[in-house]
Amino acid sequence: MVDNGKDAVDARVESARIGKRDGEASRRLLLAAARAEFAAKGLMGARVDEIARGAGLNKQLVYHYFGSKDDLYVAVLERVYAEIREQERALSLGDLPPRQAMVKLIGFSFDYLAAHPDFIALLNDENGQGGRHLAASRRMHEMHSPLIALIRRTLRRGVALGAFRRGIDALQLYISIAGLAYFYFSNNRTLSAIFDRDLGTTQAIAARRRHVVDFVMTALRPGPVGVASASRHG
Amino acid sequence: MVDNGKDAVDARVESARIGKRDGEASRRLLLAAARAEFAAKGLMGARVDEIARGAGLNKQLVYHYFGSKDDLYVAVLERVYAEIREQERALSLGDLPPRQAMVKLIGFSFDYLAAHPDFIALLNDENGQGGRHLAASRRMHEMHSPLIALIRRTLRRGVALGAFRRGIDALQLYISIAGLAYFYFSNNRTLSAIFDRDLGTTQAIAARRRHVVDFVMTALRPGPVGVASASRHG
Amino acid sequence: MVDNGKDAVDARVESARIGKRDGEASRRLLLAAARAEFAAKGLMGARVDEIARGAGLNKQLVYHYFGSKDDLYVAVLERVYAEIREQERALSLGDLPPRQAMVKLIGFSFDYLAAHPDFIALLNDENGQGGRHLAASRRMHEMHSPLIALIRRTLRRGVALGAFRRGIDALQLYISIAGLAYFYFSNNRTLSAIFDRDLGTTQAIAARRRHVVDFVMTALRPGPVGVASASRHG
Amino acid sequence: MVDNGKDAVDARVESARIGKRDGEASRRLLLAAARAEFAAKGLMGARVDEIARGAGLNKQLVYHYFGSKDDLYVAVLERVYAEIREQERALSLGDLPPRQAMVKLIGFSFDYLAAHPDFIALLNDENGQGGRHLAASRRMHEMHSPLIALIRRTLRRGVALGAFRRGIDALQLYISIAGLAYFYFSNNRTLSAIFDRDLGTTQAIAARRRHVVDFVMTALRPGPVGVASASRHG
DNA sequence: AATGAATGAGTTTTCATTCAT
DNA sequence: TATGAATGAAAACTCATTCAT
Repeated sequence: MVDNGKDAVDARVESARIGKRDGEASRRLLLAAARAEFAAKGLMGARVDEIARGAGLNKQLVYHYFGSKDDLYVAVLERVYAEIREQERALSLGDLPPRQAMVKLIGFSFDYLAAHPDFIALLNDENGQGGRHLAASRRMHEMHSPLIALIRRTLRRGVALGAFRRGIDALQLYISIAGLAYFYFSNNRTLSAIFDRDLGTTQAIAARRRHVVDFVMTALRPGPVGVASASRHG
Repeated sequence: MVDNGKDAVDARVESARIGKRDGEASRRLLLAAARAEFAAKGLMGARVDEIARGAGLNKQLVYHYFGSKDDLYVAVLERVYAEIREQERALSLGDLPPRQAMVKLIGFSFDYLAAHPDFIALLNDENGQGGRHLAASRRMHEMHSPLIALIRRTLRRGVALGAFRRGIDALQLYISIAGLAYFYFSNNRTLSAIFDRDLGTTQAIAARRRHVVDFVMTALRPGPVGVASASRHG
Repeated sequence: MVDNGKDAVDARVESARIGKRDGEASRRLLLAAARAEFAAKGLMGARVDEIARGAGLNKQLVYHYFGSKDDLYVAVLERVYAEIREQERALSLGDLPPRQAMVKLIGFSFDYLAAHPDFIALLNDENGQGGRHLAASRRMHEMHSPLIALIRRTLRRGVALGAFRRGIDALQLYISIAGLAYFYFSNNRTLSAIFDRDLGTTQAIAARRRHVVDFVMTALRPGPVGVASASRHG
Repeated sequence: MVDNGKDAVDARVESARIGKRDGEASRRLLLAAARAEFAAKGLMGARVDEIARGAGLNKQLVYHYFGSKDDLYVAVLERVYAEIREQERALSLGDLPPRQAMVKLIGFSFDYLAAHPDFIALLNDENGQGGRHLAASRRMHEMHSPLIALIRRTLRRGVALGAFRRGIDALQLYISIAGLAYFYFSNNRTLSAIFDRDLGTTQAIAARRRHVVDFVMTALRPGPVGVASASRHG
């Protein structure tokens, strides 16, 4: 029930303005309502009735526009991935010096997750289902993020300038950057419960952000002598 | 449906051997079956019928012994947390030199998650529900892991010996170590789908393990010059 | 399963005639079937399945239209009270001489109960539950029978004419009139069993009716000398 | 849960005193608990588990001692009727002058119902089931209350003395006396709801008692001229 | 005499989906 | 395009009763 309001209202207002039945607006309304419902309750917990009500429309229209609850779920996942991809595209890290570019990327990843609990909730749910909807979705493969390429280039630039150490894999780094923020948010409730500390406050989140940026940047730093390989630790 | 076999069968065999009805054995059987079912399908997706069948018992005993599906779920969560706590206790990091201790801890965290997909699935599901079951469980607070204290001590020892840099918060470090492994496993399917690469193979997991150990150990390394604060990056 | 036939069939026939789906008709059918089932078996003994079958509809519509078994029960109670209130309104006792008016009222009360075993059964069941459904129903308070006022006026008129004795409370009288008939019908089975006599035959009922009218009218008669207070008896 | 305490405790204490397992005490405990449970929830609403718990005994003993839930219900009904019969026997109305005897009988009937809500609840429930348990119980027929004979004799004595009018049927009178009190108590909740007045207070009950005694005694009074037949009313 | 374990057969309720207009 | 009516299939949960000790 978070921030799908804007889209929904826009659609409705637009529909009213045109003064005729507007299928596209209904689609958007349903998609926004579905996103909120699926994020809040998961695929199994979500109720088609509730989605229709959230959109202010009839339940039958879900089937009219999307075919089934599952298909609607896939549509929501695709939408949500499309959004983050758009944002990532707008980062233009290529224009910045390597370390600055990296700090910006880490910050963006963290802030995006902080601002989009829906995204996390939907991903978690989908992973809980074995990722079968994403696997089925042809469009996901096409979407294959160009971010990895960007990270690879940035790493190379940094290594050349002596800003980063050698031997860091771009995909591993991406997963690490994401994981350091993602886990904090996705497991916020259980971590809070276990450690009896509220990790959801603004301060706690800000502290975590500092830690993550610091942690990654330190891990990328070139060492006094090379200490890159795990086999040497211990 | 993973590895609840041993306990379950033991209980049953024992029960048969004694030749009398054994409520405790039934409890264990149900708990094991529930764990597998909840991990595989989540709280909402799990079927009480299926749990009973998995335990080779009838459905009503779930209610007899646990009261409700929800209570059974809480029992499973408590069980699963108790198990990891036990293992953590057995680590005895205090006896090792700081860097060795840290490598051992990172390795253990990674390997435990690699070996217990059930644990991840259950946590994810519980977080999807807002952590309400754990929050309700009194026993969780008591279980408050002494691991943080251990990490704190290890960090101090390392700093004193010049092995680790200063200013690392033990809780943040714990979350980072966990997150670097957890995210890889919990989102394995969607990551595989997005990047069109199978991250579930033995090799991929081994590569990830190396990266994580290396990443953390490097991040802990004391720098040539102090670079601890995030504000200095860029 | 008594006499809900007419309404139900009418609704269904009408529905068929119009040739479209008629939610209102379905509601009526369910209400009629529920009334019969609840009267026959009580709230706890009634089966939602049976009600649906009795209405020729499927079970889920009970929930669609009424929300729950309990709510349906309340709807039936309200319906049944509304019916008797309507009939009472049509009595127009105000136009008759006091004694005639009273005889008519007694007769009506008796005959209504004789003709509506459902009503008695439903009331008994509701009282067995502590009257909680009626207490919860706001509409009951509003329905507060204007009959008491009518009885009060009739009593006054009778006293003024020397037809009735003084000091009779209208509410007490109403309860007495109702009780003399109600107990006979509500406990007909146990009374018959205890006294080994069939009190359900037409003759037995007619005899009871005569007794009741006679009994009440005699009790209202003005005495040769005032003998109104209980303390003087004996 | 009303006043079965004394019996229950007595039984238990007695059992302890003898210092051995006492089947008879268990029977009594179960019967008392069953009575409370059946009165509170009716046959269908009552739970065998609850009865056993109420008696502080194992559920299986219900079956051991009574065979089935239904049979236990019959046993409770018989017990309850036996109790009222005993009390009635102790009235010894034959020794009093007719009007005094009648007042005493009316008072007793009223007070007994006022003091035994369990009795009313059980009767109501049994009537709701069509009286099938009482009909099946042979012992009921034998118990056929000698009260009717007593009333008949009292009426005759009164008529002879000019204290009562002629033509009153003893059975009808008994039903009337019972009904005037019974209805007030059995329907207390719904009457209170409908008339928006609490008829359960001590004052309200006392007022009702006065009305009933007065009402019946007036109805029995010999008239100035005969007004016995209903056909003459109006 | 007494008990905990176990079960078969229901019961209410839910929900995605389709039908008729 | 839009909607209210209707349904099949399944879900959690209940409960009287029997079994084994």
